[in-house]
Amino acid sequence: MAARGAAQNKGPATAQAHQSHNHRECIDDALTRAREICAARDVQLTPLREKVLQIVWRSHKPVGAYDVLDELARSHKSARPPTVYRALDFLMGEGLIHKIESLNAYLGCTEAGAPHSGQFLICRQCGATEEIVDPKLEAALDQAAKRVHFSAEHKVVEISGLCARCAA
Amino acid sequence: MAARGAAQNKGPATAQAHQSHNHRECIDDALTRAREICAARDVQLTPLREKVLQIVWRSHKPVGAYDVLDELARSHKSARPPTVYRALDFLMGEGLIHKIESLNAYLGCTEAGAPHSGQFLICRQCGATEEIVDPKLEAALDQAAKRVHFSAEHKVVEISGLCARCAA
DNA sequence: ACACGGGCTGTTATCTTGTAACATTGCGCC
DNA sequence: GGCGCAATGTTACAAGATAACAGCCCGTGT
Repeated sequence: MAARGAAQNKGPATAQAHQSHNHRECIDDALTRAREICAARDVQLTPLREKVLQIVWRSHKPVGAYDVLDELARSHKSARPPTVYRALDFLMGEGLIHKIESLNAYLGCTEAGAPHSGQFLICRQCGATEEIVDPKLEAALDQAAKRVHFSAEHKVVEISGLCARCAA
Repeated sequence: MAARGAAQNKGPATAQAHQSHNHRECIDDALTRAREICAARDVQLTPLREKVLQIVWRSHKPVGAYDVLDELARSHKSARPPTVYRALDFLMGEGLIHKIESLNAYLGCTEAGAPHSGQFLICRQCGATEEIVDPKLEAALDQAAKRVHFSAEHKVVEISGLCARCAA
């Protein structure tokens, strides 16, 4: 794995995941949405938690907890691992971010609000990771579990390979 | 997580995963199959690697690398983390075991021989983990990737919840 | 016989990821 | 004012994984 503080993958830190886009808008939208959701649920999106959410949203690449920590520490000297993990746990609990299990890293959720497990396409080249919502895939997962009378609670679906840009 | 050396989940160490079965046969079958596969590919299933495979197969529960190490060390005093990880890497490379990403643990492959990513049902109660092969699910995954022109290489599918026995 | 080379294992040290446990702060409420 | 709770601070450590180099064994070519 990359050294602490270094980007996990090549490409600009402002990572333009799918195609060029105004990533500032992505972040703003995500933060606005998060504030709305937390207000509606009457849970506290504290400045610390919001800052962590912002850091996770810096790119469309999953970011490691210790990378978040390094970044957070720039503005928040008392930051320690538990600081970050608590914030990440909160954000996951509210469905605002996802953990990418195969990378031990975290990614902003593009479908925040509705509780869901998430399905991901992870480019091994550029690191960009896209969350997809595919009802057929969802149905196939449910069917597979049902077939053996397994009561599904959480589903991890992470497909790694090459994104359209990198394959070209 | 459980202390090193302790079982990750309750239940007997001889873990009878799905229903009661003669687990000795499972192990024997897996080892025999592994020997055949390695012989056919002209790669070396050394005593060390075979021992690690055997340990992973002790139950139908995913086993952590350090649990493997503890067990291995009983008969192999020089065992160290690299010893275990090298063996696990070899076994994964040959498709004889899988890594369960959401648990950072390893599980014997019941479909050894054909290269595949594996799809798993993980019981959070008893820990028993079943590998399933579901062509429809496989197709749904491929479709989902194809839809956005993503070139899939490795697929992680891990569904956690309650197995039929534990749900009852 | 012997040098070489590759594959496997030994060995030490370290890095990365994640938690336990207890202390402190701030704020609403009675 | 004191209580209780949620959030954060702080110290220490557990758990998972790898880097880097050393040594061994065995087959091959000369």
